Amino acid sequence: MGNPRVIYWFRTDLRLHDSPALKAALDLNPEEFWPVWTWDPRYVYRARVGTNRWQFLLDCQNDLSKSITKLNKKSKLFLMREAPQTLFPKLFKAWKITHLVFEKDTDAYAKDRDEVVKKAAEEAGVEVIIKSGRTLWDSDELVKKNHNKPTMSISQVQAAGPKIGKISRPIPPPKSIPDPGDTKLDFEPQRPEQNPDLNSSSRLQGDKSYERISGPNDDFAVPTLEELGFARATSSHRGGETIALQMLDRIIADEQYTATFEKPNTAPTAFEPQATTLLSPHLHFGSLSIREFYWRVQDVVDNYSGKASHPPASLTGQLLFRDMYFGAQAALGYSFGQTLYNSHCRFIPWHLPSKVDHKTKLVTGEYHVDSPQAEEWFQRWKYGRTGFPWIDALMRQLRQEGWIHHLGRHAVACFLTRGGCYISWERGAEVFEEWLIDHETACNAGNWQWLSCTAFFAQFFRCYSPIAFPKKWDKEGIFVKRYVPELKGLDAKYIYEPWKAPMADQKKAKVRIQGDGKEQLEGVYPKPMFDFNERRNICIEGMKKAYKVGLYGDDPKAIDGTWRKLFDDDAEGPTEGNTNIMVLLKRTRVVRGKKAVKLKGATEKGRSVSEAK
DNA sequence: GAATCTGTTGGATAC
DNA sequence: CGTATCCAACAGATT
Repeated sequence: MGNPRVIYWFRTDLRLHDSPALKAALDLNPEEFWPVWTWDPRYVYRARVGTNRWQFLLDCQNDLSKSITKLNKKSKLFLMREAPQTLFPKLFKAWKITHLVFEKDTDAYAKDRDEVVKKAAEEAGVEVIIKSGRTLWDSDELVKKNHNKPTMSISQVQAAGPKIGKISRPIPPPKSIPDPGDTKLDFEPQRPEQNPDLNSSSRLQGDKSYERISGPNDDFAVPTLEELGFARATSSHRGGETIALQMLDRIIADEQYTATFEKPNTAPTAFEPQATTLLSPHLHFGSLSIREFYWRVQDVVDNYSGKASHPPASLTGQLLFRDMYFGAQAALGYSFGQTLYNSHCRFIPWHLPSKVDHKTKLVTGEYHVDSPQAEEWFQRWKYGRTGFPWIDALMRQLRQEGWIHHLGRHAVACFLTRGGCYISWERGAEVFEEWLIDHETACNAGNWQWLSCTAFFAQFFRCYSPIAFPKKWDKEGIFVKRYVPELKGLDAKYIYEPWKAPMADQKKAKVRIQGDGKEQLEGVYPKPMFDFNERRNICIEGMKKAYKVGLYGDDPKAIDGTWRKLFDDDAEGPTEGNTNIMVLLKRTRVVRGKKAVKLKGATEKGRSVSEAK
């Protein structure tokens, strides 16, 4: 075919280095070549995207656009402010397009969207070329090699991945980029429905990004946060391929760090510098290629003279987990992001469960407030006012920086779900979705299911203490004092349990430990919202019961509500009232707020039930 | 099919 | 201060 006129559609691959799809597009020898990003109302309104993640995305787009212009000063990244489903059919005509090329995306919504675009291309006689590149292995292929089952353990990935083949070496960036064709557009843009807008609370003003398809200055420029209606970003982490490659260089230069990295041994309390690579947001936006990361690390490991670490704890092991979650999502689709209708997620009668539209089988974005107490705990967790400084510091760091260490995520996730509040993991996942700059649905949903012991992981008796766990990493409480400054003057021995500080110490530290944390008051830090050990025991009993009942999210009983009949005992309650919660509370003796001691009765009963089975 | 081992990242206690 | 052991006990992989 002569004179190809090609649109390259950038999506989750905001880079020039190692892009198999971009290479395929340029290999067509296009006569005219438009590097395009299309705004997606799903992302703008129907996904929770906080201002820090927007900033990171805009950074990536600006950097990429500059890099394209460096290769061809007539070209840039053309930002089209219309939904791809309605835009492309018009673009195909207007620009007489012959080829559309993009990187494969196995997110549930992306699959639906791309099907619509592919069909439109077919009708317009446009050839579509799709290349896999977001993960180490194509997620659909990974599932196939895993006997057509979702990848639910790392060993499955380690077995299935190599069956596909070796991870390819990165492709060098292009040396030149063809001219773009005419960019004149003579059609009216279609503006999407703006309601509901899940991000309305973080907008200072309404979103203006759909007012004109080519942007306010008619130049297809990358929008500003202002155009999107958002306030300034608060995070110090910035996006873009240039930065990502510099960060990778710095990591690789430290051979010992690169070759001996073991995730479980990295400190979640380190913040200057951080203990891990901070490359996850770059992998999400594609400002760094996963194969670039993999091979740069692997080459160091292969040449390392000392004792190198191994997957899954090593640096490359982290990438395997990402492929595992992508494989699970590719197989399970939308249901992977929720409990109900999810065949691989255990049903636990958490508080604040999601509302579900049974016609579409999808969560609606709202949830049932089955317990005012749980709702209060959820709000205090979200805004870092639980009265547990370790939890509060992490949640405040998350909100401010858009990033917390993986083990920090474990701590707050365990606390919200199976090890404290007994609140649905979906509530926590939504907060992470909004605030994390490295949020991607597969990894976020997967990690929340892991931590809540509803999939991937099941040892619910291993519970993170908000007091003991941080002590292992930061005895002085330096991390807490950074993000919870009202505790700055407090003696280290009380830093994780400030409610134990005598009045004299509180005075000396110029902080009062009082109140319920519903609002933030000057010089005041709240009392803990519950006795942790007491809650821990209640939750573990609840988990034991729920495991014994053994429902999964796609069980008719889980869907139609008849599960309640199976939960009428003394475990942490069904979502409509804790029928016999007092029985359990009586069995937990609280010794002057110091620690809870489980009495014999509880243990013996638990055992007799399991033996009876 | 049963028994045993292993699983990226727990906590408390003893030495 | 590091390491071993128990706690009470899940599920997937391996034998």
